[in-house]
Amino acid sequence: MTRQKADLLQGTLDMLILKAVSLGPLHGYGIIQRIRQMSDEMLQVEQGSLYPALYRSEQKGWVSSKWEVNETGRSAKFYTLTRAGRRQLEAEEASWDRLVLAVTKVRQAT
Amino acid sequence: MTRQKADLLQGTLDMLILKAVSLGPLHGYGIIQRIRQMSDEMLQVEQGSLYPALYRSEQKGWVSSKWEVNETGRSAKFYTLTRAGRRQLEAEEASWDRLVLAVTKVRQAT
DNA sequence: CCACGATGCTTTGACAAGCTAGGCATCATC
DNA sequence: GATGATGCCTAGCTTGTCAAAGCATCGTGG
Repeated sequence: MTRQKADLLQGTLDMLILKAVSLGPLHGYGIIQRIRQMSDEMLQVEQGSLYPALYRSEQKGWVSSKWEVNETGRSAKFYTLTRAGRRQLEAEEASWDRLVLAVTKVRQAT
Repeated sequence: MTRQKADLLQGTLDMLILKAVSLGPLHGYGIIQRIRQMSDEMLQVEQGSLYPALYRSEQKGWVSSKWEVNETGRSAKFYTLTRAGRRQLEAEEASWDRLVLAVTKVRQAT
């Protein structure tokens, strides 16, 4: 079955998460919404993708988490970008740019 | 172990292969070289990635293959883009463009 | 002549990462 | 009190790429 949906490409999710968190501490559910909004509804991250990715990011020291209370009074686990996370974000953005450039070159070739 | 290399993003290889073959029939080994050249040495497809991908592409009817002799007199399996393959290439390029646009939006968000 | 690198195809196994699909809890609203 | 939104988590599947190996042919340099 050929896939129709605009799935994420493997490897882009971490960058999106780090970018979302770079705008300020946020909890998982909010990260999904923020990415959706930032992308004009073009990107829909699934919970089953996000939470494992957040866990990995925390293991790698790119984000830190703390249980806090959001503006509506509910408990949620807020993630904050660390210094290493910011470096990682920059590295992933540079890597992304290189790939986009390379693919562009291939597509322009005659 | 964190990976350092600029690996391909999963999902881009098919597009690159179809694009390479769209410039004229070519055998596997040549596809690798053509992609490398077209990308200014930025993309290096591994044989262990290419041949399975070619097999899948043929199964899906995007390319057809025929054993022929190349310009140096050696036998090689030449792949040709089919009509369905050309449609697939266009679809993958459109999908790629959407993703790049979406990621750009996310990155521009403040 | 023969070792080696380049050309050329194939397969195996590992692994990463995203997805589906579920489960659970709280809260507001109808 | 049912339902949907918010919020977190996990298990298992699938896909695709990679590393590593094997095999064969050919040309070239020593």
